[in-house]
Amino acid sequence: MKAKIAELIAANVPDLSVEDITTLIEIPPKPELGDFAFPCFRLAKTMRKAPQMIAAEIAEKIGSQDFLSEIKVEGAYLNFFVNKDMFAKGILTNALDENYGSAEDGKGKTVCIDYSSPNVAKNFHVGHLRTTIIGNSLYKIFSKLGYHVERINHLGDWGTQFGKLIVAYKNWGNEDAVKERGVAELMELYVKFHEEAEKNDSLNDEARAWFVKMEQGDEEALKIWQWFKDISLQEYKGTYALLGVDFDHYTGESFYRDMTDDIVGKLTEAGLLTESEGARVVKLDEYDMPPCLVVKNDGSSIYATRDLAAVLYRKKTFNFDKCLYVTGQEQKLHFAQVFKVIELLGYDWAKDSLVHIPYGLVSLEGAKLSTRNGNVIYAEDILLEAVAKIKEIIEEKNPELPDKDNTARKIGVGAVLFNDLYNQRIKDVSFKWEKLLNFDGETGPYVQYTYARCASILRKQEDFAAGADIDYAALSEPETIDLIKEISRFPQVVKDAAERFEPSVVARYSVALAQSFNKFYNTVRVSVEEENLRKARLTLVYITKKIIHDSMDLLGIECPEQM
RNA sequence: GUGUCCGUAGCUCAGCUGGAUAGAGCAACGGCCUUCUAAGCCGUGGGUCGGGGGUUCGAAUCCCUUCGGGCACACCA
Repeated sequence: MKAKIAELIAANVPDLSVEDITTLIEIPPKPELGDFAFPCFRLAKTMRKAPQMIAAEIAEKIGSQDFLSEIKVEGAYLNFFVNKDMFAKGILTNALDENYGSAEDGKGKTVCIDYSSPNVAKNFHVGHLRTTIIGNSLYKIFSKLGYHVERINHLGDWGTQFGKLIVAYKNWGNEDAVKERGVAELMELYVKFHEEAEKNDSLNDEARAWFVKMEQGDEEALKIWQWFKDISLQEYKGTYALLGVDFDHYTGESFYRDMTDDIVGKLTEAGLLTESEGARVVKLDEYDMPPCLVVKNDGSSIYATRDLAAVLYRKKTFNFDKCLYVTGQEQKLHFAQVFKVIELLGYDWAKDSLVHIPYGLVSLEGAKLSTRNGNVIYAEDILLEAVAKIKEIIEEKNPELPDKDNTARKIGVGAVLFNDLYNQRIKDVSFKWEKLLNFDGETGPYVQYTYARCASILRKQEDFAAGADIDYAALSEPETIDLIKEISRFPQVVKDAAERFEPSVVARYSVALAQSFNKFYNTVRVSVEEENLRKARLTLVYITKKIIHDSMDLLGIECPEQM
């Protein structure tokens, strides 16, 4: 429909191509303004005429068209009213397609997404939740657009922190406590280390020495390290299962430990390394960045070394078109440095295929999250708390609901995910129980509730089969047209979300769609006597349900059929 | 100090590749369940888009400046 209008305008406007016009045409914000609008501002510039004049002229030239019921000039806009049946038919037949919203954009292309990546031996807290959820959603979005996605969990399982942990374990730990309490015990040992190291700085040297041993393949050190890692991973996998998140590769930092020599060799060969205070760095003054440290003064590697190695490994193994890094914004400089170094090694693809996807800091009731002073909330606790609260609400509102536990899980977990994905990634988040446990308005449960409503209507119409001949002309109320407009936006929404690496675009859309549907639901009755009308409205409900499902799925959220 | 991000209704935020009267939700108040799920819908109040300049026919949106806040700035990740 949009294309048809674009052609029509292009035929009467010599200065713009059909493609140009297609991008300019928009769906007006309010139903009374028309079904499609063409703003004449850009033309005004090239033609040096008032936009209102141009709009009037085009309207005059176009005249009457069978598929347009009216062309209206409003200010500098040309508003098109499409024949209602054609409008509905055009959009809804598209939307009935199984693959509505999918695209070929990414066909034959591979995207690597590096997300979640918790630090082994540390608890999985609210902060880690963000990268996990955002990364998972990006995976879904890119997959929908036809990309092949490699999901990589770049575990923080290598580095000096393990030296610290080994020292702490040897001094104050015991096997049984670790076995029994898992990560919580490791965490306490880590905290204990920092307390003691403040009094006795030599502990830090000891820790660094242990890490050097690890890098040199010391058996005892590696045995303890592997044990700690196994314990942590087991715990993380429980949280992932609850979240419905999965990975193709658990290749943490340790995976690249044998590749760091190679990267150092390459850098040396390229003449990029400079000696500085006993360490070796790549100077980046030219690019207004501080130097990137690659080899520490004790000869061991650092996270940048392993990230550099990982980039080359991934390029070689997956031949990605894009490699995304979902981490906190505080690591912005680090990734800028790493990407620049790769570029300086002569890999031109680094420039537009390596992308850091930062997100804002999570704080707790205004204070910074800190494992050291106990100002943390663990991811699993949040999820379970939300599920428990939902369970209460179900008992109160719908005690007869079948499969309550499973439904409560979908809604509770969904509420947490949705809450995290609803705002732009980059915004800092102040975690508040009160807000998280409110399920009215712009929330996951609201969208899910709308889905359940759709499901309920369809359940009561057993004879209905989507896709049959529909009398689209029957769909005419403003609320109905509004809903159809909202449905038509979905494919573009998915593309925008991918282009901006921004799941919130999809989350916002799902709420807008649900709002449109609820308005429709409250003004228009679906199960009416008249066959044609009922079928047409049921089709609309069917499509709405499907798109709500698909958009929630892009966020990694399940929709229960009843709630 | 340097860099970077953020600042829109009481609160949380959309809108930011310049365009129609700046929109939602929460909170407050008032309505709507003998017909498809009230976790819903409708209505009311609430705004110098942090301040000041500039570019433009047109600025919340772009540029400069200033204020407030977050984060980063090499041997942690």
